[in-house]
Amino acid sequence: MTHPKRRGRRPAGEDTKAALLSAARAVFTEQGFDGATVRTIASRAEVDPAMVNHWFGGKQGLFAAAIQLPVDPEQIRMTVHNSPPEEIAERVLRTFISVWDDSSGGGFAALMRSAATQESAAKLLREFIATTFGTRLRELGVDHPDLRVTLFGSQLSGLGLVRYVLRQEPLASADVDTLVATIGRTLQRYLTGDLGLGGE
Amino acid sequence: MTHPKRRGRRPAGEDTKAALLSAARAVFTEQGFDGATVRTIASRAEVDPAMVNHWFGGKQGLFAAAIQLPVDPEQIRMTVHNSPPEEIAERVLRTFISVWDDSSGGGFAALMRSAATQESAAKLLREFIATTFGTRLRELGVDHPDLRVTLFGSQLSGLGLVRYVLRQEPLASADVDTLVATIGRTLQRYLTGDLGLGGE
DNA sequence: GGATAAATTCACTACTTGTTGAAAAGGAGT
DNA sequence: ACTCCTTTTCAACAAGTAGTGAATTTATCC
Repeated sequence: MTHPKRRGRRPAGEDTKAALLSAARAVFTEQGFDGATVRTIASRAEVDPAMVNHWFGGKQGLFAAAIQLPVDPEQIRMTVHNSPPEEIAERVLRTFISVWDDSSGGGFAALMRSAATQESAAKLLREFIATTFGTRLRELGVDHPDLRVTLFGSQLSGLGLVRYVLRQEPLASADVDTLVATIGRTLQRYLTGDLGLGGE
Repeated sequence: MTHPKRRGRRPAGEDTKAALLSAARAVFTEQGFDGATVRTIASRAEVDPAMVNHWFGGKQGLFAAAIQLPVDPEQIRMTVHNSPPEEIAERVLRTFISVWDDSSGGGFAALMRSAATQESAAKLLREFIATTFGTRLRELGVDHPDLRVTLFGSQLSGLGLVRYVLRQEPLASADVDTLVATIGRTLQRYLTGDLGLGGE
């Protein structure tokens, strides 16, 4: 054993880029952006920290690559825009659940933990939701459109929090139909139902 | 001008301890425990970083002093236990709102941001909610008590998220009665209402 | 097989963090 | 006025951070 670790190009097949990505998803999910260190990620990927710079240009680039949202904003916008009013909630909820359930590495948790510190992602998300749903609701002519959007957002983000971040049972493993029956009904009321406010 | 800053004991009245506490609440709330740095807090308090050690024994001590929860768990437990079933949601919601609205420095945001990384606080909170509400619901003999508790938690934490962390209008400034009318109704349905699940 | 390019390691820089200890400054008590 | 003692500042440390660049090893192409 002359060297602690073999230098130079490794035999093909050991895809360090993929290993880094996988480790990054795990660590970012657990620790958030600031909490995660390049060294920790590299060590979990059994790879040199410098590889992060080599492959992704730095910590920020690795983060961007690791947390690529499995969401196509345009698709959601279309869903909201083209659904009949009374089905918007169910369709969006089903999309929400299938997207984040599939995102194997707990992408939502990562998003939450990073949004708390990064703030920029949260702002984008916020504005996206506000405009997408806001315009549609105004189009439909319901009362208190802005309040409805934030109510909708509160229940949806709360679901994400409990299901994906806290992983609290039985909600964490509840099947889609159960969620649609319970939370979907709430969401639909927030969008187009009777809010229960006296005036008007 | 012989010295950049005057050394030594300051004239009485400039309570640096209080200044530090106030700055600490603000910065911890905005950045969370890890994100906040002693230097930032000290600088906002216009005070030397070393004062944190002098007065609070370190960053951890300052945190403990700054974040004292304005919640009395026993009080909530009593509310849940002694309320007639159909009023639990409204009472808990009103308590929740008044407690966290009063907590001037955004205590909920600090709790969330720290809970995301610290995890121990989250676990405690989770178990507290699960047992308190779980036992009461089982006592009442409703179906799916555990699911109901998590649904309840999802809407309540979502409200906290949007109102206190993201501060999204108009929900962030909505008055108590509006919240009771909209979200309270949801919460009550989750606790004792019809969940909409086929079976039973 | 020899040249080239890619992949990896390592030593290093520059910076930030929390914390420490000594020195300085001024009030308080006698 | 003289001594304490508290408060404050400053400089520095040890540990940890991300990122850089040269050196080195290996695959791949001609």
